[in-house]
Amino acid sequence: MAANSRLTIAVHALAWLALARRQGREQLTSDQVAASVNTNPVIIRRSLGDLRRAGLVSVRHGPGAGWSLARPPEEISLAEVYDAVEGDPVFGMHHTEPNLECPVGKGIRPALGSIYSGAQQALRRELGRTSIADVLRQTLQVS
Amino acid sequence: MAANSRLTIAVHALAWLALARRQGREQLTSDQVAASVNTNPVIIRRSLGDLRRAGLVSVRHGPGAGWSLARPPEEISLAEVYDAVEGDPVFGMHHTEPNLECPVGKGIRPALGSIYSGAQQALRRELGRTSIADVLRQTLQVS
DNA sequence: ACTCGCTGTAACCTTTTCTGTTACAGGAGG
DNA sequence: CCTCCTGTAACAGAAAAGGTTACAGCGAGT
Repeated sequence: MAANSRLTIAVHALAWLALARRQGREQLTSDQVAASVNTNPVIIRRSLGDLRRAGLVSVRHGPGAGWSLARPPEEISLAEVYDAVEGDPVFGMHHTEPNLECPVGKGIRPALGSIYSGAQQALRRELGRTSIADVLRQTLQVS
Repeated sequence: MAANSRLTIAVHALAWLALARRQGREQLTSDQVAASVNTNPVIIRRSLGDLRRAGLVSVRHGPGAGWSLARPPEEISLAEVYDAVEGDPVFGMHHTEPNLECPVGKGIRPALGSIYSGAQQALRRELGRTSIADVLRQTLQVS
């Protein structure tokens, strides 16, 4: 299980916030979100903290506090969520510097860099075609 | 450094094999490839082993043995290399099963599954636009 | 102004994965 | 048969992620 579940956690939390808002509950605490995702509240706070820094959710303190969407769910794309929670690029370079006396070792990193950048952009473009509202609709269709 | 360098290692090895072939050296040992990538020969054998199982390279045993491309470098796309060496999908699901009594927890996994599948296909499609010959050309342009 | 509930974050543990390394059995030309 | 290199198992070390506990800080309501 090398795979990254950060995007999954964040999208799940946002979809749950979107559904709660539709049901009239404007605020949700990290405990409530964690109960749906079935994980520790700190994991949710870390994830929602990334989303807050990206301007996708807002938070209220004090009693009756909690998290809410900063925008309508139709206007939050998965590409934005991806940017907010995903730090490292999909593909990495060599761990150790390649042999610079070899013509391949010398030039391959910039070459791969532009190729990987294009692939990453294609990934983001595809994610950008889906919004949190789309995810919620598909999620509720299943049941 | 969470990022995966497996694709980088494999593409580096293939580009080096392509250049060697152009220079008249048909076979390269894992030691020779490792010298350019600047890593351990076993890492190279593991990576080239994946590529052999995918039919992208062939190997000869005995003295004077080594690896060679099974096809012209123009006909090896990075999408095939990606499939050969990359096991896990880019995005993973929850580590623990979400709460199935919550409507979001119940339906989000199939919904995300189809979205992730589309994103993954977009990534492969973009990688499919580049061949090993393209990588080699761009690599040699740099120097 | 105080209190209480929840956020925000640091610190730490465990598990997993990856690279790197050593060691050795096996296959195939010469 | 002999030699060279492949193929793979086994293991160590490092890095990262999820999970857990603990606690300081903020702010609305009393």
